[in-house]
Amino acid sequence: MGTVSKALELLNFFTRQRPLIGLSELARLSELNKATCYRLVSELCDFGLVEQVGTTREYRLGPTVLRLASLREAQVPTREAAMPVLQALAQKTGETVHLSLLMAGTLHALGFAYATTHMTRVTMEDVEILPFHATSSGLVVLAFQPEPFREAVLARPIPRLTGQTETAPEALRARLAEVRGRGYAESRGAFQAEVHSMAVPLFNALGACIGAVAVAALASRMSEDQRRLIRFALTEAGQDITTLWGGTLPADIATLWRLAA
Amino acid sequence: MGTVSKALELLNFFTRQRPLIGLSELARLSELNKATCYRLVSELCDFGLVEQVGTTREYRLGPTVLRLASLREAQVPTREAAMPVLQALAQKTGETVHLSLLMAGTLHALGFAYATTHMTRVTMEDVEILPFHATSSGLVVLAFQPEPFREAVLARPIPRLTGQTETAPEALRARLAEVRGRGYAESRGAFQAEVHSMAVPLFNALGACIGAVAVAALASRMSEDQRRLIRFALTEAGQDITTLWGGTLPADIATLWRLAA
DNA sequence: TCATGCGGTTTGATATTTGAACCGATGGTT
DNA sequence: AACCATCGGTTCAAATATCAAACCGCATGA
Repeated sequence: MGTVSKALELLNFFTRQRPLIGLSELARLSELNKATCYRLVSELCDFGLVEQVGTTREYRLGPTVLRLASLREAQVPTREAAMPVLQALAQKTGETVHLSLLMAGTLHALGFAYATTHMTRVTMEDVEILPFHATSSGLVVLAFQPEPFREAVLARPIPRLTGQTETAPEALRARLAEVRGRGYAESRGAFQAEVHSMAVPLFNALGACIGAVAVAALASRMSEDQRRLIRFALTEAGQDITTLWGGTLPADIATLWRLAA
Repeated sequence: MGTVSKALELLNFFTRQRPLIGLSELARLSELNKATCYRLVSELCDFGLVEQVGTTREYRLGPTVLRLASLREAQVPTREAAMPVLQALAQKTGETVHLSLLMAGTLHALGFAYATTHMTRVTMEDVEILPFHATSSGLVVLAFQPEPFREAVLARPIPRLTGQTETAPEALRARLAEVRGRGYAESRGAFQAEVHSMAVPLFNALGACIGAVAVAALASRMSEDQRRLIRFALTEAGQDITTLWGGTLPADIATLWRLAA
C-alpha cells in the first residue's frame, strides 16, 4: 500500500461516534508507527483535511473537506439533489427513508428523512456503513454490481447480526439473483430485529448502480397494503433521483418497476 | 514536500471552471512526472477522493468528499449552520452575500446567497480563493489574524487586480489597523471594478477569527443609507453565526459593533 | 518520587518513490 | 494511408523518503 493510501486511511477512523482522535490513539488504530502516523497526519493537517483542536491537541476532520464537497456538489449534485425526494418519500410512506452511496467498496448511509406521523420510528443516524448481506439497500446495490465485485464481497466473512441474518454465500447468491429479477430488495430483521425494509437501486449517468434508497419500518406496520404502497413510492423515488443525477435507468429495471406498480 | 502533500495538492487543481482533468493535463498542472502523477491520482481514486469518468477517462472529485463533509458538519456545523443566516442577510440587504473560511492559509468562498430584488447583482460563484489584500472579507480576516501570519501574507507578492487595488504593504498595514479599530472592513473596487463590499469577522469557540461574512453590491447602489443598513445587518449576522458556531465574540468587537449600530 | 502516557523529534537501515523512456490506442492532418 | 501528436498507462534502475525504536519534555496521578 502506498503512502498516500496510508494517510487517507487515517481519515476513515473519524466517525460520528469518534470524531476526535489523539496522535497515540490514531497510531494504535491504524497500526502505524507513531512517528509515521505523526508525519502523515501532519501533512493532512497542512492541507486542512484534518485540524488540531483544543488543549489536548486532538485531531478532527478539517474545513477543507467542506470546500472539496462544495466543488463536488457543484459538478455532481448527489446528496442535496436527492434530499427533497427523500423527504417526499418519507411523507408519502409515513416511514423512515435513507439514502446510501457506494464509496470505495463500501456502502455508506448519507441522507435520512423521517415522517412526522408515527411516534415510533426506525432511526438510522448512527449507522454509517451498511452491510451488503443484511440490509435491503446492501442487497440491492450488491445485486447490481459487476460479478467480480459481488463474489469478492461474498468471499469475505459474513457476520450474523441477528437471528434472522442470512450468512450462507450460496443462499445470498440466490437472493441477489432474485433481487435482480424483481428490481428491488426486501429485508426483514436481518440487520436490526423488528425492522423491515425495502430498497431500490440508483444509477449514475453511465448506468452503473452507485447507491440505493430505502424505506425502513417496524415489522408490525408492514401490512400487505403498506408494502404495495412503499414499493410504488420507492420506484418513483428511484426514478426521480436517478434522473436528478443525470443517470439513466437501465431499460430492464424500468420495465420491472412499471410492472411492480 | 512529502508524497501525501503532493497527492493532496492535485485536488486543488479541480475548480468550478475546470472540474474535469485528464492525466496528462494534471501532470502538466502539477509539474509532476506523468508516472508519479498517475500513481498519486490512482491512490486518490482508490480512496474515492477522485473518480474517473466517461470515455475520455478524465478525473473529477469523487463521492468520498461528500461523506467526509457530512462527518465534519455533524461535528462542526459550519457551512450548513451559517446558510440560513446568509439567506436572511441577502433578503434584508437586497444584495449578494458570501461566507468565506480560512483554510490552510488561504481564504475560500464557501457559501453564497442572493437577493431576489435586483436584476443586476454581484455574482460570486466563480470565485474560490479570495485575495487578502483586495476584498473586504480578506482584509477583515487578515486584520484579526496573529501578527506573524499577517506579516507572512504581506511579505508575499501583492498583485494589482484593478486600478483601485492597494498594493503597498505599508498602506495595507495601516488599513488593517483601521479595520481592527472599527470591527468591520470595507473595500471599493479593489478586486472587481464597480464592486463595493463590506465584511465582518467570524470567530470560533477559541476566539480565533476563522472566516468572514460579506455583502457585495454594485458601487452605484452603495448610498450612505444603504451602507448603514448593511453595516447593521452584517454585525447582526456576524453575531448570529459566531453564536451558532459555539464561538464567542471578543469583548472589544462586541463593543465596536454596538457602537456602529 | 516514581511511573505512565501524552505529543512530538531524531536516527540509521531500508523500502518506496521517482523520472526517462516506452507502449499501444486514438484521432486529426496531409 | 502514412504520418504525427497526444492520450492513458507501464517499466525499471537510481534517488529519496519512510520506517521502527529509542528518546525528549511535559503533564497527571498514584
